[in-house]
Amino acid sequence: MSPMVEGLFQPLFPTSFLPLHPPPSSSSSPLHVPPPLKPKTPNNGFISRCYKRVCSQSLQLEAAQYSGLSSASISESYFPLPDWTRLIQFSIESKDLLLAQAIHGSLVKSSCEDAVFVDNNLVNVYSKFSKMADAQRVFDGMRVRNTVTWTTLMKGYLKNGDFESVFHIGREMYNLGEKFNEHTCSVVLQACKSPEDDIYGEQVHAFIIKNGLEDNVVVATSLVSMYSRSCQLGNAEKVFNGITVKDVQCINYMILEYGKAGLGHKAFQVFVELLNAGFKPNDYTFTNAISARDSSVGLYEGKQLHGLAVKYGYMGETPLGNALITMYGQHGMVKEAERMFVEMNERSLISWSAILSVFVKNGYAKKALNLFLDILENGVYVDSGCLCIILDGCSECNNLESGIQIHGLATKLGYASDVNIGTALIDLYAKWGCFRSARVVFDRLPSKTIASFNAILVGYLNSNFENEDSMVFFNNLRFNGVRPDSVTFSRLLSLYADQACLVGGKSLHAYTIKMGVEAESAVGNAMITMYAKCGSIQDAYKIFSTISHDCVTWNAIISAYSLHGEGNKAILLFEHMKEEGFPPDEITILAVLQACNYSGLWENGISLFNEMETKYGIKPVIEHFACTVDLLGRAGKLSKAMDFIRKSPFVDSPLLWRTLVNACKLCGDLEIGTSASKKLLDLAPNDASSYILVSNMYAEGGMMEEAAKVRTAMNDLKLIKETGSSWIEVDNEVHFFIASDRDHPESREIYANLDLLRDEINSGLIAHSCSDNLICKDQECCD
DNA sequence: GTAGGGTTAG
Repeated sequence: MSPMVEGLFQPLFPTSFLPLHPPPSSSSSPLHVPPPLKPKTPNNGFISRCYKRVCSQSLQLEAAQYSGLSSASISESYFPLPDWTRLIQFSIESKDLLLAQAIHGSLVKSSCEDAVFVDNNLVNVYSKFSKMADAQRVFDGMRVRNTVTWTTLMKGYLKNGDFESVFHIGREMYNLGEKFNEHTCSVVLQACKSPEDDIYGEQVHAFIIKNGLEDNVVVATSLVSMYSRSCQLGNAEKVFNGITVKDVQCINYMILEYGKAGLGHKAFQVFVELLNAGFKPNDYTFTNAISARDSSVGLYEGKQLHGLAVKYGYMGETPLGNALITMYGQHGMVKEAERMFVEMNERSLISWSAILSVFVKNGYAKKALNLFLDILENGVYVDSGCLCIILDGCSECNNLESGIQIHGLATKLGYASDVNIGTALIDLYAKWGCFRSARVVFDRLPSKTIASFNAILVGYLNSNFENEDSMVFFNNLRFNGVRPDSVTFSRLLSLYADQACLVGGKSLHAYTIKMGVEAESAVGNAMITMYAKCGSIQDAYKIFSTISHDCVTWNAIISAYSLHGEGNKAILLFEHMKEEGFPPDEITILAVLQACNYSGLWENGISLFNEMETKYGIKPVIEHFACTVDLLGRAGKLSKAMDFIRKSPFVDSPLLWRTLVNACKLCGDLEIGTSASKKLLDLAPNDASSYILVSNMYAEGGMMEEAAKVRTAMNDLKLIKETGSSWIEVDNEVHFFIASDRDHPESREIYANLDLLRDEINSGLIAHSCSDNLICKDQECCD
């Protein structure tokens, strides 16, 4: 018999009186002389109160059998063994720890001989109540243990998230030569949570095969789960396909894993096979299948599953409703998602979170915020997941103020060190210009994930002056064992691109190859832009030609050629893009417009702008208008540009007028320039850069008096323009500079070289060089 | 005899 659990029943059973092991049977042992079962009322002690509770509930039959026990017989005698088990089981079912403890106390007193079986039950009961110290104490005190004892204890640690203990016990069990069975295997497999545990998982799999357990559907399901967790879906599939007698639960599991892996079509296929094999899907089957989607399994399949779930009568199940809300939300069907939510019988916090998420992801972040306030006012408990969603909502609609309040709420609710909340906060602060706050949250996070690193990178991207730091930061990340993912690389590549840091970009390129992420679309697309912005259009094209293309890839390469002033190639690529069946989006159009602009192809630009809506169904936004104004302006069509602005829906936007003034400055047209300047300063009276622009326009046109007047007006308003800066990387060192900067020790040589370059450009010595004969062979520029 | 494989949001 196990020792007494410390801290319990001290008044009743002082531990000092308790033998570590049951005393040898004596003539007086009640085991040999069972007390007579005469109907008597139990006393009013603690045990009998528990006993009464048992009587009053599901164990009435057994209770009747013992209803005659006196208080003395309860405390000093015994229940026949099966009934101890029933009592312990009952305490688990009724979630009654006190009852379990009382039974334990009573067992200690009764000193049963058949200890293993009863003690296994005690280990189980304490494990189930997450009292692992007590479970371990019972375990430690057992003289004899069997496979069930070990497995039960492991299961307890597993349920309490202590996977290391599971492995530790497993090793000890193995070293002692204790037999593993199918239960043991299943428990160890469940403890394999990270890829580092693969070795244990594989050892157990080998054991399973050796002992012919692979056809056990429970063991096989655990294997499927283990392999899925360690990203070995192929192995999971193999195990699943090898199960000769499948059941619905293992099929549900495979559907779930396919869904998690983003293989919705396979999940759907398994679902169809299940129906064809004559299985009756349960509510889990539907929940899993509806949650499993990918690009090839769309709304149609989702609706079919929804219809079938109605037919099978599972619509009352909350998780299924939650899955449907999310499914409709992911297809942008917000009304349908709302209908699912409204029609639910019962809503869990997940249901609220799901509908909040639908709103946030479909552009209704403000609606989500209002709903969230309702949730709080109604006293619904919110968890960290729900707070994350609403923080994303704040980020989505640039509502920093609410975000700060929710930060406060999260702290108050004890989620200050929650990594997901922290990441959502970093994202919010970094995106909306509070880099310092983002950094504070980041630094205070006790454990960081790659997502938190990726979120803080956005902060670095948004604040140029921190760029130098970000490289140090990235090295810290690399050397602190955090594995960068494709998001990390795409953001870092953008960072190098913005800094025009080719050396850094190249080393990052090498690193992506080493990590095997170079072919991922986000990485490849960012790489194209990095090479283009760092001056190497050849490398940009090389990347383009080796990766698979999506719309973003095309946009990246078109922008790359546009940036390099190769408008004709950009237009040609645009044609290729359409030929390959990629419909352009608004970024594509903008990139091509810019390409036309930089290459002086204003007529192509205008016709593209005119057919944006009619031919491609894309409504022009302000950036398209601004680009077109620039296009006309740089082509010297200033009155056309002015006319264009006046007819546009953005006639009162300073951006368009500023663009026109700049064009007037370049062309030296002070007449239109003056009228455009007037409009600009009316619309943006507090913007220093507008005054500078207008003043420069006059100065360059020789109207020094007007230029001075504008400067004075600006000074009177006490407007200060932030100095623009740029930088160049030479030999791994970044040099910052501003206009007319003479601080650099070699500034004399730098300016001399600049003059030389200027002369060469003017004399046409630096000719246009075509970098790429592949796409450009028919173009005049390459002739 | 006692111990075994899930569900939805982020």
